[in-house]
Amino acid sequence: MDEKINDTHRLILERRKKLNTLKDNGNNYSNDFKGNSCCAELISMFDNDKIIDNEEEKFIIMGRMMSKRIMGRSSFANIKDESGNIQFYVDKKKFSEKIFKIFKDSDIGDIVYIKGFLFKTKTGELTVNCEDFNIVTKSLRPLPEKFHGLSDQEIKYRKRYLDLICNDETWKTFNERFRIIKAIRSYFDDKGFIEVETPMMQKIPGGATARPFVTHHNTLDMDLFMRIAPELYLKRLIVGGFEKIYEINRNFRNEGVSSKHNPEFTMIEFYQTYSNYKDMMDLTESLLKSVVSKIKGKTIIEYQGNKVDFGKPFKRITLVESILDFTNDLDLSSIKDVNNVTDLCKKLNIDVTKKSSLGEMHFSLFEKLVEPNLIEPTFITEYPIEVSPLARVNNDNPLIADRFEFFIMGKEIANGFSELNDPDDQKERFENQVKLKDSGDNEAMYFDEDYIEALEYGMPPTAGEGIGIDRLVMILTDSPSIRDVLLFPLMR
RNA sequence: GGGGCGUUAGCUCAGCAUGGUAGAGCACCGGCCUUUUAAGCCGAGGGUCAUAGGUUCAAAUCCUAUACGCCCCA
Repeated sequence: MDEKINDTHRLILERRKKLNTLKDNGNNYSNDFKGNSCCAELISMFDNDKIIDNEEEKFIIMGRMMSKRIMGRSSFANIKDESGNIQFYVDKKKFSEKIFKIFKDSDIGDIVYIKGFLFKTKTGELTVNCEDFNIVTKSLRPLPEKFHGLSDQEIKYRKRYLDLICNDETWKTFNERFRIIKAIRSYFDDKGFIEVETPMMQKIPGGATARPFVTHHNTLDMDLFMRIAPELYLKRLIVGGFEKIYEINRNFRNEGVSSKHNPEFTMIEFYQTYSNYKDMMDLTESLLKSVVSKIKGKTIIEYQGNKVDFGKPFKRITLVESILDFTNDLDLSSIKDVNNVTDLCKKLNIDVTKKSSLGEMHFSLFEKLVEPNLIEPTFITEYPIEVSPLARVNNDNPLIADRFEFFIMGKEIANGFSELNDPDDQKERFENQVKLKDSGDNEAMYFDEDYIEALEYGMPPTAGEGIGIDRLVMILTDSPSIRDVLLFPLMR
């Protein structure tokens, strides 16, 4: 054999040899082992005198062996399952030679079967006194080192299964992610919302300003877009008679990757008839308070060293007011003056073309000056109409939309508004978007004729909202990067 | 797109400013060991130093480019 024997090879060959021995003894990836308990259940019996040291009570645990300490006659090892981790003890004298050989040959990382009764060691640790042992699935590759574990960020993202095996923190984060989503679902379910599904592949991408991914249907010979938002389909359902709906699913946006952006991300969008954007703010506040107290068991949480208080009423402030809070260069009257606002934009290196409207500049100023500083949960209202092409125009001020966005820790978490249900107005807004698209804005919206037609049949007054689940999970799990809350983030 | 940092054993990391032919701990293999828990002690093996060029008698180390990643900025 002139095959290069390096460390990896050697370690794997060693384990393959052991696998072959198992197979020779008839244990060929057996699928017949069954447990009768789990680590957490055993740990919960810590103070149960009827169980501890009772040799008649046999427990069978299946899980991954995470450590092993052999000391001649006695050995200790740890087994980990979904519920937790427990130590087990092996007394060589109590095992047959054959079973002890299997134990001795077992490697950290193997999926094992243990059977025995509970006792406490002299240090007081609850331990399974093992009377039977077997390897259920041989692990052929060595796990990352036990003490430092796996800390290489890249490998954590690329080989998430290793991260999950090695890092309890990772496990907790994802466990929490899915509990958060469940809590959101049950909030809406309890309020009588119906969960629906709408197309992920769309002929015309809509519902947001973003570049879509393009794909192709072969037999129909048709290009399709991965959706950037479900919004226009959900509102078609409102036209169709649904009154309270939500959808939790993936959206795809063809833009940069950063600690806040992944090309596919999860949003909940929900719509409620006979409501306006103010009702949506109330709903959002109630939803988040409910989710936070349910998941965290408290109202003040910490994100990257900053305290966020979900207990008190969420702040509500208009976009223009919020800008004035963060600059001394403008006041209540000068902020309405195009020249003054343009000057400040230039001073702040904000890209302004001659076509930039006052509203667009306000929006840019907001993003630059205010957004990163919105630490506490905050609703921003009164968005410029030109950056809100699907939102209803305000009754008193035709320049603003009945819309809000919601921020925590400088991150945009939600966006909601009274829905534009005037088909003629919507048509004009689409036409404006198409103009933008034609002039090179590749994030501008497409004209969706069928959607206009749907509105022409009459959509009841409705308010709707989208909440970015990933960013919310980041905040609730104290995760610095969106990648930390996606099981399999996109990696080049 | 711009800048900074990183890539060395299966894993976690030293070594690099001042170039001299590869180190530690864990893991693994052999031995000892009856309550350990980062078990311990003795011994052995394991590396194309991200990739490709360049400088040099000599490159993990200096230079250039590329790839991948992380962070910051636009």
